Amino acid sequence: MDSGIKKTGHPPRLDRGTWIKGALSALAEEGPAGLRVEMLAKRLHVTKGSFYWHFKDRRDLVDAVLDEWKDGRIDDIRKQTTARPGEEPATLRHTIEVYSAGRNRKGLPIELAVREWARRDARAAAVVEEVDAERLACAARLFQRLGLSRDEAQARSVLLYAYVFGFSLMRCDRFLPNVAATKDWIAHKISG
Amino acid sequence: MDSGIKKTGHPPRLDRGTWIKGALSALAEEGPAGLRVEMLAKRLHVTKGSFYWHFKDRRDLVDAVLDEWKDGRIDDIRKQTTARPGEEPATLRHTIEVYSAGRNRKGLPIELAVREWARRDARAAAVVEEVDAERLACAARLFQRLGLSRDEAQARSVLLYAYVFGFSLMRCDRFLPNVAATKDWIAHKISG
DNA sequence: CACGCACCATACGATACCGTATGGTCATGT
DNA sequence: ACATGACCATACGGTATCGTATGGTGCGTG
Repeated sequence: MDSGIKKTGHPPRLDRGTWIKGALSALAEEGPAGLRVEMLAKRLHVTKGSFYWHFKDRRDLVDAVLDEWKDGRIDDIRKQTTARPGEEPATLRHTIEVYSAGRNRKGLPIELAVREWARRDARAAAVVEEVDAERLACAARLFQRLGLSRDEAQARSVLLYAYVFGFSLMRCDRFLPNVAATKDWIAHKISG
Repeated sequence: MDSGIKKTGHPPRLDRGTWIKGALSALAEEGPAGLRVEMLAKRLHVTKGSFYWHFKDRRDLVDAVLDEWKDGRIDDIRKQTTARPGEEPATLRHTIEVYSAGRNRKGLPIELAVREWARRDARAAAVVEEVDAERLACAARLFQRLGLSRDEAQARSVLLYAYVFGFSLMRCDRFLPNVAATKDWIAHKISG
């Protein structure tokens, strides 16, 4: 009863978290350019009067979005790469396919938006750097458990993620007759 | 009294090509959001009165930029992938390194900007699709000349370009002690 | 030399956005 | 009931952009 929002109330009644979630959704659909105050307010069916109550300014939201994304990614990475002994290959395959599946229909666009954003924003770049360092370290650990050298494990990890993100930027429909088979071949090439 | 720019005695006097070149430069530095009429006018030291003389509207410029980029890319691809017999490996290496070199200091940002743009613009997506089809076909031809099967040649070509573009989205500085060695390992893995 | 045209500047209205200021609404505590 | 504070709407000034309208400038040609 202390901080609970009554569901009987017709007026939306938002909080910081709701704004951040909405911002991430807009980020997925429109990229960094979608992070506009009045535009987000429309998506949430309020006005910016609400926004400037919960946030100091636009930068305040932007920083919160980056932090939220960073924490979520690092959590996911650690969960996805905790493989029981013997299951390292399957875990690597899963890591490759995570961004190809339909479940991350929002994750991949956000990922690309943040990386695009990081090319012109120092804070976004710092966040991407942290996430990449964590991802690569976790993936390299898996490769090393399979007996690979430290250098090869690192190189394969870089190739793995570069391929995953790079493939999402390409339009191979006119070129590839069998996309699934090609992806399988590549996944085997990288992880095996 | 002061009536214009007599300083050097040469009023700018632009044409469509100059505007398109300036637009590509802005695209490299600021992404698709940099394609603004008045902003481009400032870069060229004129006003938008000049722009709307050479172009019907902003879309007219945008279409011209996409066509210019498409033609330039396809020309480059064909020049880069015409290998004399026996030089296919070197040509493939060159294809991988082309976007890491300094000559393409503008090429890679434009490439990324167009692909980012293509995620929300159908015309940009169509152009990217054409360029990808041409690139992959040329690269696959090289692989096939080295004796690989059609399927493997296609798969390696996809991996090659996905890696090149994907790597440019990553920030590995905190993770890789020797970037050059890692790139070499990956290049060998893909082409050899 | 005068004229026309290519080329550009300036001024304008319209829209979208940021941030501030201020008033309104509703639930809750006393 | 009244006051308080959290939460939101509205109105405003300022800036940036698109596109149009219109006036100005220099060069070639008759």
